[in-house]
Amino acid sequence: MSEDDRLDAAFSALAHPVRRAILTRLAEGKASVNTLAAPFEMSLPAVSKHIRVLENAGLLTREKDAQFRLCSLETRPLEEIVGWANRYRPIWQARFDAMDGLLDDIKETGQ
Amino acid sequence: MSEDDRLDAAFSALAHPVRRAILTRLAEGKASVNTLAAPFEMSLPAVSKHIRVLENAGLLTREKDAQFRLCSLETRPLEEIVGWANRYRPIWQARFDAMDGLLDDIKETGQ
DNA sequence: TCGGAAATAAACCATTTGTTTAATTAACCT
DNA sequence: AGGTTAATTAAACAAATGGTTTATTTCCGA
Repeated sequence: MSEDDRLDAAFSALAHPVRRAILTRLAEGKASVNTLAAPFEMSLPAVSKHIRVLENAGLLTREKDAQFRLCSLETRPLEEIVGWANRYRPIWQARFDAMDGLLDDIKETGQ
Repeated sequence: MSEDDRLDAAFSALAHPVRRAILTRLAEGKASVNTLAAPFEMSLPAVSKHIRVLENAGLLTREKDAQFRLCSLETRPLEEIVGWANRYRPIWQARFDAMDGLLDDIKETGQ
């Protein structure tokens, strides 16, 4: 799978509040599907599908433990996204610097 | 619009290779819709729609210049995404550190 | 003022996404 | 073995997405 494909998968997996909330929960540690589903008003199959989407994007792995499927957070795709976004950092930094310069001007001229 | 809504919009706008390519092009500077559309095999209206999606996500602004609409990159949503993803940095950092420790062990014990 | 280029709007179609309910598989526990 | 719990699969469906073609608007330039 190309980087482009991985970014597609990661970005679209993250483009849903329920899926982001699942990742937030997983930041605290492994959890079963039912545990992950509990906070939501959705049906279990719906959550199960969201989990599948996260898994396909590499943001989550599943481990079988008796009747449970323990889910773990995988951060690699997040690193990849940050890496991608950071290519634009010079631009937003430039803007910030410009604003900074403006503030300096205001200080110097007293308006 | 809540942070969650903004993240929804930004992540799903970025979940398409054509839209990411448009942003890449805009990193070089302002461009008209036709200029942005040129590299793609799609119809112009299709590209126009992608631009609209980016605009709605706040990743792009349009400025009227005679018969042209000049598009500019806006980085604020990218900063917000990086900010969001960095909440997970302790986790991937921990992993990295663990691996690093492992490498140290290998060095020390000579295997 | 007319012809042409830039861009959007409108109408439409195919595919994907997000959800539900119902059925199924698999493992535990007594 | 039988019953319960965990989870996935299947089937159905509405809404959103990504694309097309055609029509319309708006502005420049000869």
